[in-house]
Amino acid sequence: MQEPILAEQIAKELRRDILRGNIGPGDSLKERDKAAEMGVSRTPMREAIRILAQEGLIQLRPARSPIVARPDVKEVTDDVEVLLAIEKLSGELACQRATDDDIAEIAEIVQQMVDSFDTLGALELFEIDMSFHSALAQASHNAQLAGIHDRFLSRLWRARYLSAVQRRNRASVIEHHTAILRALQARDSDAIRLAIGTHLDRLTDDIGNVIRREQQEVGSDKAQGSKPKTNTTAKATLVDK
Amino acid sequence: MQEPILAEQIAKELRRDILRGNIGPGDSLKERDKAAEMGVSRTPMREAIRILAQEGLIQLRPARSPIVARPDVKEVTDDVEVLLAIEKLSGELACQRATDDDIAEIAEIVQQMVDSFDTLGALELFEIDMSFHSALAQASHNAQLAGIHDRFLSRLWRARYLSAVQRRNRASVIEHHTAILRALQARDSDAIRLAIGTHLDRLTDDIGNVIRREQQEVGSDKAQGSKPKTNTTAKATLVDK
DNA sequence: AATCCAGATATGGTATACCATTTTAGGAAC
DNA sequence: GTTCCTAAAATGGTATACCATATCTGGATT
Repeated sequence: MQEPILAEQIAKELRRDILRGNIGPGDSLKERDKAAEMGVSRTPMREAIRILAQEGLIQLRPARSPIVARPDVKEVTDDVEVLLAIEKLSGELACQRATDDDIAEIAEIVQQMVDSFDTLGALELFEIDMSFHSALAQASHNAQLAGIHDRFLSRLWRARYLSAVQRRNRASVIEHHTAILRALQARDSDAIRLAIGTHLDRLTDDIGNVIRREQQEVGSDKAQGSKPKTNTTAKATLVDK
Repeated sequence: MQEPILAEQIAKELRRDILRGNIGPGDSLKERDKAAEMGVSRTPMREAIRILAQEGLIQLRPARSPIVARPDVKEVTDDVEVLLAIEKLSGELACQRATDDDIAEIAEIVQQMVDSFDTLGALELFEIDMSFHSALAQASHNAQLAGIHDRFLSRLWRARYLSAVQRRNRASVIEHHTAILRALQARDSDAIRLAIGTHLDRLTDDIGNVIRREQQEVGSDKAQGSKPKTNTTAKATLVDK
């Protein structure tokens, strides 16, 4: 029972389901049902929902069931805008403060992506992509910054993932990462801001497209009139004990 | 019950107590006792504590009572570093997107501070200062950005307040605010970044001094050898002026 | 006298019970 | 057939009870 807090595990589980799309935007998360479904009581479930709400994945409504957030284009664009600024600052600070070990670790991640580029699937490659950006934020040696960076990164996880899966040329990601790494190795603040800028700027359009398409689908779904009910997920997820 | 959630009210109350120094860093917040003290049950108190923890005001410890956070110099410096970047981005975006009404509102706040500069106390002036910065973030028309800005602002509330109270020349605040406003009216991104930079840069030192002094006091307390039991500390957490 | 173990106590984590409000559905009135 | 009212069900918010573990206290043993 001394495992890291039940609410945390539940939040992790739910986060996974939401980001992977198992739950889907618009679905309601009735704490009673969800709790029963996962075999826990309402208290930790409630806490987990609050955690996810604060991460932006779930939307709380007064006197209503919380629902999985359906970020609109503007919201996601705004997120990217903030992420860009955060990451540029991270890069700049990393140029000043990163240890040799930090840089080595980041180089390692880049190399890892190069090596496994042809053998791994989109999901795995994407995980590596994420770890690259996290490592960069860590290298800023500003814990607050790294924290907020992680938050926005996870908020954009789904959109970025959907965007990455359908990307035509995945090779450019490696190019960009390499450029960022080079700038860091040279400890050139201006260069790293530039490299990060070009890396993320293109993302804005891609993500915009993905969200727009999703919105469109929802629209047609609604026109269809049939609510998919989506609750088909389910059953004993964790806590088998 | 239609009232804004009990946990929110409790969080607000506690936040006030912490920021005003009524509770003081290092004090433990036993959810049972605190709940009884405020006449509520543990559940919403627990939730309130989580909210404050996530804001950085309270530090959660595994299997231990949460305690009021005692931010060290680096932590606060890091916060300022992030706040600076966030606010610069806010200003830049505001230059692009602020409506005339937005600008008018900000101008109004500046004017308000000018008018009441001699009649209001440090606390009231500081409230106006805060609202100026919040309004600027709002004018960016990026809700995510405004949200995170508020979060860091509130995290720095206490340090900034302590710093502001003891400032020698409060007039410079008005100068800076006016400069920022001018840049916004001219919709000059570069100028506003510069103005915000000079406004906040000086803050770093001031806040650093405040924190350092506080740390020192703690140090001498400890050197005294007598563990204050943390309940007796309720009164002067500096700010006794 | 110092150490260590056992019981007691305190405290956070979890489960359950209760309550207030909102939503919903069914039926009566028009 | 439509509308409106009322009662029941659903659901989030709150309170309380229970449990496990960590801390503390005191006494027995060496």
